[in-house]
Amino acid sequence: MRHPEAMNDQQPGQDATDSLEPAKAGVSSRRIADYLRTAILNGELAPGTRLRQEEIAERLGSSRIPVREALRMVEADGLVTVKSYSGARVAKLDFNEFDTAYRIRERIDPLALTLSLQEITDEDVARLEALQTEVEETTSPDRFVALDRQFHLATYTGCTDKQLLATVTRFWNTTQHYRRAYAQLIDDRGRSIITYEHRLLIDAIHRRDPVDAERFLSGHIRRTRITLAEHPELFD
Amino acid sequence: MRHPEAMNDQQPGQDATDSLEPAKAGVSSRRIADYLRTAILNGELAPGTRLRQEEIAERLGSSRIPVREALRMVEADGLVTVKSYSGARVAKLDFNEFDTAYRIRERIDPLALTLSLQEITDEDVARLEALQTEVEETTSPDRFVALDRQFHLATYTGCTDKQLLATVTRFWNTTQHYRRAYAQLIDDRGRSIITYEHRLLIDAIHRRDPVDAERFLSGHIRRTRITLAEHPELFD
DNA sequence: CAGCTTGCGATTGTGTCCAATCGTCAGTAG
DNA sequence: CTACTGACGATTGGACACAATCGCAAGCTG
Repeated sequence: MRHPEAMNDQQPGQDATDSLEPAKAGVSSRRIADYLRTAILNGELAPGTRLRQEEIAERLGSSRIPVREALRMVEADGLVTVKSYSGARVAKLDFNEFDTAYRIRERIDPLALTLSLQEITDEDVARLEALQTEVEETTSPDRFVALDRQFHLATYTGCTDKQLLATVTRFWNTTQHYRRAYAQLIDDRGRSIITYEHRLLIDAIHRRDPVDAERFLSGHIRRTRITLAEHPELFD
Repeated sequence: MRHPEAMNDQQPGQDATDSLEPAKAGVSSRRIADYLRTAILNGELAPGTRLRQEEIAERLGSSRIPVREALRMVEADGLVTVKSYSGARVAKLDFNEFDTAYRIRERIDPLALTLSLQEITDEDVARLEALQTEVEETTSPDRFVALDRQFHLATYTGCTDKQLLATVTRFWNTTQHYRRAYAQLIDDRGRSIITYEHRLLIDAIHRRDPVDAERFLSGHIRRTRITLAEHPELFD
């Protein structure tokens, strides 16, 4: 399997070693951008948190210049918003933005999956099943979120298009906060629905059936959106 | 009508005054990014062109720092690629990337249109018809490309979601080069097909019919992709 | 002559200093 | 007491100087 852990928009050249820590090598601005992305996705930096350039620079042992470039990159990812002379803050999606992000995912994730089916190997499918077993067994909400994410991104292993993967990942990222919050309050019934849908999805992938795969996936994402929308307390 | 000319990812606050020139106000890095985007989309900077920081800085009367931030932003737009210690170049899409970009557009442009229909006014529709008349009347390929782009983006006037518009615009941008090249060799038959499809689209928008609007639009984009793919000479 | 090595020039990456701008909080007038 | 105003501090934006890295070409070696 290729890159199940492509959480960040890694540039070609460096592998996403399986760690949750940002890469240690390469140019500062990219390392800093990775650090920020990881911290935001992990929830260490909550939405709305102010990001002061000097503080980040000091913490990572560099000067403000690479930090500023990193902030521009992460801004383009939609994870922070930068206002002139006012500073950067961790981005916060309101309900409408959340809703639209999910509707976008309902359309492009299935495309990535269809393209992935053309290249996916039996080993990839076996890895998917193993991941899904882990998803089902874990009891930790944080670990569930991470594994669920790994599982879905792993279904796109066979998709080779950088732009599409970057776009798919982008909307996974901007909505990550809400999945994390939801995982804290999901019940057994919700878990079993997810399990059922994932198993259907794996089966369609195993059969290399793009129609079923797309149908199951878009339905899965749609139901997730609807379920999340039923919890208004997640949106301030 | 709101922002028919939203070619670049304008940040909130500054209006996209109808000019083709980048904005003159605001922070340097954004102005420079706008300049680069506009120059690339106009074809003044051909794919593969090397972008040296100092040259850009000198031309725009600033130092390299804001240029570097601008390059990071435009890199995130997919319009340039930056390699460490090696420099930035205007991005070039190969055939597969072109194909995928269009398939993405076939899925998300209709979504933007459907969301737009909920807010679009009769004045907006009238503006669309006027634009389409201009499209039909022009004989200049360059002007045709610009007007066709304006027309389509104008159909998304009612879509208020920034992320979606930014994503839609992104793929318009990365594929702009091929539309420009194709416009040079399009024939009357091609033009009349486009006219017909645009008129159908306007009618569906006028009726606020999301099903027809999406069907016509995705078909229009799909046929454009297929037509472009029939000209391998466009891809090196 | 081919292939490798090395050194130089060009270009990018980073650190430091100064200028521009924004938010806030006193202070004052109404 | 409220609303406005102005000045100050904090923070970001920009310019310059220097270090790090890469690509290429000249030169050496077999």
